[in-house]
Amino acid sequence: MPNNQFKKGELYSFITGKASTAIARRLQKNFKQSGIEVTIEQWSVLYHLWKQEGQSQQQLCDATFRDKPSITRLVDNLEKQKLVKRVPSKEDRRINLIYLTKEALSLQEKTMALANKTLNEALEGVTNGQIEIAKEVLQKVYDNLSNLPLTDL
Amino acid sequence: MPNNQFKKGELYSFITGKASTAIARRLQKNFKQSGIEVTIEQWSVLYHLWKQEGQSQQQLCDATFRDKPSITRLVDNLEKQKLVKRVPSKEDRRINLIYLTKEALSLQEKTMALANKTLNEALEGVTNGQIEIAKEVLQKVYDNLSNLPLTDL
DNA sequence: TTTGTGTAGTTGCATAAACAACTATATGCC
DNA sequence: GGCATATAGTTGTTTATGCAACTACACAAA
Repeated sequence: MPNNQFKKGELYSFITGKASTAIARRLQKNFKQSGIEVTIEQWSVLYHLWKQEGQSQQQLCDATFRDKPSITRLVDNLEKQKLVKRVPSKEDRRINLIYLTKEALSLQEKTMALANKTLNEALEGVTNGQIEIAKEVLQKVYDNLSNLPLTDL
Repeated sequence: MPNNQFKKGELYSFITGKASTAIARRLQKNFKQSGIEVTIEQWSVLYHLWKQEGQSQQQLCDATFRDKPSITRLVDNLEKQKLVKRVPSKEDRRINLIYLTKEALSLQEKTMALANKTLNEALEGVTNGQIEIAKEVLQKVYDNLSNLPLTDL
């Protein structure tokens, strides 16, 4: 349906996602200024573990929209920094359950505050209604592309 | 202004940009299926060169929202693949002007068609009005974060 | 029990990003 | 001219991504 009305020059920012890059960079900078030595990617994993600890790596793949090798290495690095621990599942020996350390738990409040601050900076002057529509569009885009057999590969 | 109405659980997709990631992956896949051995990042540089050849690396930095090392290495790889050539500027010997080879010129039509196809897949079921608003939001986010002295670094 | 198939996770390789430190050239001011 | 400063580009290091190939375990069917 939305075919010829979408001009090529404007297509580009959709594909490259410069807005989300800018948010990520700002959040990273805000972390650094607060002395928090965690990358945005690592934080995005912690974010899901704060919501629910003890998830498998596969669950983290689904939650963070990453493939298995990416999660393996993010968990590697988080383990090096003593922020998470791999605990083998007793029911299924293939599975690692990922648990947070005290250090990681203590990061939650501060980093979530910084994330909210960053988002507020980013969304200044944008109305609730616009945000809702933007979210719907992004979700629809994601769904459109995920339903085809791409992510199965 | 948009402060407490933005729920944390929804914040996440904004920051991680999974929609734009999905578009990029789909476009990459469409390239590959057509036998085009160019990464999305390389393509995004070519895209700006098709619009105007002979840009400096710094201009490509600004156009593609990347830092200088990133462009140096993307141009390195594009040169290896014989898609672009560095030509030292005669007026300012610090500057490399980047020109396209015949191979790169011949890629334009096919890859732009694939990019449009990919976008149409992504935006199926999204109305023009929604797209306009989403673009405005993303542009506003980008502007909000770029106006502060971050990209200067 | 064996065999096949699917799932969870890891490793290797290539590409790319962010950041810092560096070289070379240009430019403006004394 | 000579010096300070800014700009264009490169290189090194760390982290992350995508893809392919691999190991280990689970489960079901013969």
